[in-house]
Order: sequence, then C-alpha cells, then structure tokens
Amino acid sequence: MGITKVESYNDQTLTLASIFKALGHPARIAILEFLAKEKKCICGDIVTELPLSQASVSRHLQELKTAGLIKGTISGTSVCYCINEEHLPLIEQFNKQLYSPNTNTCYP
Amino acid sequence: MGITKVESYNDQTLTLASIFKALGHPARIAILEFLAKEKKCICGDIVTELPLSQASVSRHLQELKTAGLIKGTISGTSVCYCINEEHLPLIEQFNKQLYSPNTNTCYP
DNA sequence: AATATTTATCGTAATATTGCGATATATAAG
DNA sequence: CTTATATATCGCAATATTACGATAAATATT
Repeated sequence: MGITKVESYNDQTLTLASIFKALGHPARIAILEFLAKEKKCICGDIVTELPLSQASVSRHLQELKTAGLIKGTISGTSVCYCINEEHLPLIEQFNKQLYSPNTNTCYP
Repeated sequence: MGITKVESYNDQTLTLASIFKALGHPARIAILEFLAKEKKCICGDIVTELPLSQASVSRHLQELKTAGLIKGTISGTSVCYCINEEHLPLIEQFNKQLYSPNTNTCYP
C-alpha cells in the first residue's frame, strides 16, 4: 500500500482520525448504541444482540477500547463495558468546526 | 474476509458508519479542516497543502463526496469544493446519544 | 488546431481490516 | 481438583483500503 505518513499530520488530526476509524463500522456503531441504551453490559450480551461470533465481538470491543471510546472493568469471569465519554468533546468540537458561519455555497 | 452483513444493521447505523469511515483517515480530516478554514478551494490547493499525490487527493475527495461530507462544483477546468453540512447533525445527534445523563461508571 | 491546465480514473502493489474456528487464559462453581 | 463460564488472542482466508504513476477527459489559452 502507499504508506500513510503519520508524521505528516498533527496529533489532533491523527487522534480524530483514529477515533472516527473506530466508529467506521456498523458493528461498532451498533455496539455503542446498545451501550448507550443499556448503560453497561458484558461481551456476551452483545454477542446475543449482534449477528457476530464471540471472537468478532471481542475484536470490535478491543478496537473501541483502543480508540478510547469504551472502557471495561473485569468482574469475575466477565468484563463490564461502558462508554468512555472522555474523547466525545473532541468529536463535538470537530463537528462544530465544519459548520460555516455564513452559509457558503461553492460557486467560485 | 468475513462478510459484513449489511442487512443486519438498520439504515441509520449504516449511514453513520459510512460517514465515520470517510472521516477515519488523517488525510481526509486534514482536507476537511483545510476546507473549514478556507471555505472553498480546488483540488490543486489541497495537493499543495498535503504530502500526497494529485491522484491520491482526488481519491480522498471522491470518498468525502460519496459520504456526503463535501460537494464540488465544476468551474472551467477546475472543481471548487466546499463542506456539505447536510449530514453534520447526524454526527451531532449520535455524539449526544453517547453521553450518559447520570455519570455511570461500569462497576457491576 | 495545438498546447496547457486541472481533475478523474485505471492498474498495480503493499498493507490493513474483517470474520470465524480453535485455542488460551482466568475466575467461579461443584 | 475438575468442570463450567466468559473473554481474549492466534492463525488463516477473503476482501478492502491506500498510494502512486500513467493516462484519459474536459475546458482554457495561444
């Protein structure tokens, strides 16, 4: 592949991209929506909810965790997952940034 | 690969995932930030700004366009791009959904 | 008409992602 | 100690993404 030169972009940009990348799969969106509804749950609950194997759900959970979007607490043999709100303001801020104050259409 | 069964997820989820997927690359974040700053620009401006070939920038622009995040207007030999705000509320809404009313930590 | 400018697309190679079965790991229960 | 339960990770195969040079296409300039 062409290499994505990480050093060419600033940290803010790289962080945002990795968060959005983690959000860029329907299974992971579904997991987050489920978590938002249930507040917290264990991996097995999601396996029941989604049309995916336990291995696949676990992988998606790890990706969400690595991106800092969820956090998990070990409790016996299971792991309790919940949403990590820490980085949500970043998304909010980026989204706001995209709105233009004066309605601009691109007619040059 | 394992197949992502598109029919297993609802439209809202699929739309969100595709938008976030388009945002999941530093080059595309950088393009959008540049566009937010400049309001509008042509492909060549971005080629100058980013460490990418013209072909690669063009591809990234197409992906952003397909996801509905930018729009382009042909003007002579060049194309003027600007941000398409249409789907931004979706992101906003999803982001809000992830916040919990009562600060929940996951201790089961 | 010939040349320049600008963007899109094709083809290809390198790499990343995704999914699953099998298996490892770790605690709980009997 | 043995078995059950829950999750993570390995290994593999299928597919997707990414980058770039080359080239096509379309308008502008001379």
